[in-house]
Amino acid sequence: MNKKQEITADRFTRLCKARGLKITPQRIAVYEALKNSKEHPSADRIHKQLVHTFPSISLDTVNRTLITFARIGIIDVVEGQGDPRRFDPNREAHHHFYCLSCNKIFDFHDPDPEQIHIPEQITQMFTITGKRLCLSGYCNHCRYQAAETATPAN
Amino acid sequence: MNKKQEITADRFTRLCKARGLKITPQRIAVYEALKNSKEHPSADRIHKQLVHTFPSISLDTVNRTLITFARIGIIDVVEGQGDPRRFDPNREAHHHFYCLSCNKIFDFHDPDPEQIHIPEQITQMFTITGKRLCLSGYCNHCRYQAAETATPAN
DNA sequence: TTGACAAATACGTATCAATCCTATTTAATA
DNA sequence: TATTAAATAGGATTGATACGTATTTGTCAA
Repeated sequence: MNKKQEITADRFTRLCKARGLKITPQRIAVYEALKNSKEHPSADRIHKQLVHTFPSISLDTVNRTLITFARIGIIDVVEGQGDPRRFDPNREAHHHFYCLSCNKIFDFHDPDPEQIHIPEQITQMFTITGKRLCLSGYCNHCRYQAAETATPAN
Repeated sequence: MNKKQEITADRFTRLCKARGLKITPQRIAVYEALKNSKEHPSADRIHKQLVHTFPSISLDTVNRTLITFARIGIIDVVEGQGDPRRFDPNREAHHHFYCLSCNKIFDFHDPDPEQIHIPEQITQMFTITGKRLCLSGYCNHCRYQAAETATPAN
């Protein structure tokens, strides 16, 4: 169903070294934690999780590491609406649905991102590294409550 | 080129009243400032701009007002990558290119959002209120620098 | 295997965004 | 014009992220 673009430990090592990054226990732990996560977590969430098995790891390191990984392209930063930065280990082309109520992000694959037409004006003017359909609204769990909550003012 | 879905002052008033919102000088100022902006600004940016002509307006009010407007659907929150929340007065269906270097957001219209196929599984499972193609990468101005900057580690 | 060094980490601190609290003001309405 | 609920200002708080720095640690070459 969700055959992710798995990056093996070996490939992880090679990708890091190719970019001059040292292989540290922290980096391995952060990458593994993200890879095994299904919820597009924030740095803080990953840190909270890792601290159980890696008590000395600092939030700063987790955050820096994730940003570094995103920069060298082994993970992605996902689009949000002003909430804490979140990450995605799945670099296979896919799309997102973002729930405005619970902030969960759901993946889907159809349509094929390759097939989506981008005007030449855009492809010429920009170097495009990410292409994704971003849907927003209310997930099945939230949509009924949302109707009630979307009431008064302020 | 960019024929926005203009909301007249009159329509603005009606939309607010329909949702039980009072028409205050602050709300008018915030809405006008956003409508005249071309840069998908943050609350802070709008506030900094308004303070010149409306010295007593508070950041809290600007922020609250923008969020309120988004909730009643007269403006949009735009997707970002962990940066401060930003807003878009243009509710006409359109797409975004996000520059990872300078964080500018560029609009484009092709392809027609109505024509993009979303799997039924998704349309059934969620109430979709926003649909947008999100491109990211480097804008014309940044892409050459980016190649140089994307160097070492950390 | 070890020594040297640049890179990475931990952690305290600083900064900035966003929200909350509450006294005061104000738009709407009758 | 008086009433009232809603909205505002502005200070305080919280939370996310980045920074500064002393220390530790991979890496690589001798």
